[in-house]
Amino acid sequence: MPPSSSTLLDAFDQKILKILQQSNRTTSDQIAEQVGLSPAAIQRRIKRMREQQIISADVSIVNARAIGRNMTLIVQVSLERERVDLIDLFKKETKKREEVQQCYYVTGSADFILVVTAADMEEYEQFTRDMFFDNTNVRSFQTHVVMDPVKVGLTVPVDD
Amino acid sequence: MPPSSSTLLDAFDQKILKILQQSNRTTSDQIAEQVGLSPAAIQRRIKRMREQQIISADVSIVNARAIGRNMTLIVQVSLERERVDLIDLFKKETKKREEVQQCYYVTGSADFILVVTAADMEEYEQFTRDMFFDNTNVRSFQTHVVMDPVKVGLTVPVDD
DNA sequence: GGTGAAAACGTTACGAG
DNA sequence: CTCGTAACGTTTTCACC
Repeated sequence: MPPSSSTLLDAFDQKILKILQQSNRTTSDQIAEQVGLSPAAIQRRIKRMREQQIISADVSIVNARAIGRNMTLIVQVSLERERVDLIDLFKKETKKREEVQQCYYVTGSADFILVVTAADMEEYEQFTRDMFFDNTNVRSFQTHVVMDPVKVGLTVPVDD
Repeated sequence: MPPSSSTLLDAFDQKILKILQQSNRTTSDQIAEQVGLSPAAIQRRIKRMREQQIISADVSIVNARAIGRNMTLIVQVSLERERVDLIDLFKKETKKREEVQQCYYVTGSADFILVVTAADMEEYEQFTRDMFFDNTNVRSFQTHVVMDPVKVGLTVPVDD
């Protein structure tokens, strides 16, 4: 480890984070008991980590079925030309579409990998028409239908 | 609660959910103002939705870099044989590994799609050795290195 | 669903190590 | 500089309308 990369997080912080990643409604009292600090100290640390964007968000996770999104699909997209402006355009479009839960720009055989939710196949097909077929810069795309979301990463997305 | 229960969300619930998906630390006062209900009514609705698992979790999102996970990789895995017991075994292993942020069992050209985080390439290679090379049931895997996590779905993962 | 009081929680000031 | 204690302000919870 480089000498300058100071450890921003001591053992206490790491324990706190691990708890908050599972449930951010855990009270400082409960956390305090588990990590061995006073509730006030816990709160101070959490506040600091939120300000430093170590904790980048605090969110409720909603069951997709409850809001009529029964399907999850994973799509690999290859662009026709890898031009920066076209890549940026594609990124922008994915950000706008509510169906796109996640979008990654990647190296390898594909250019983008998307996690998409839809109420049903018809809705997904409409989405593919809008996003892929009507987009001359999309060379090809390949869909994987999710049968079982074995593990859903509540823990550590990347962000900056 | 039985799985057949078709729960209905009215316009108020939907507005509340949308706010909570962005920040579950929004106070009932603020939500009340935005949706046009009293704070107590907001709280009652939130409580109900948590009990019904419409809200399945409340979590802090932690910046991966802050905890020394600089890389995100997306991996497609194909198994040698699609036997239920071997599939279940693979699911179990992914659940155990902290590197695996997300795991989906899918139809299509691959069997599983994983979102993996690692501190560096070396750590990822160790992971591939443990999970794939040493696993006789893994036929092949293909890695995509994430260059830009364009959009990270804080909103609507699937869950049961 | 609204109101208001009580309880729980987060926040801050202060003294101590 | 960060802890713990304790007072304070805010938010949630709950009985009642």
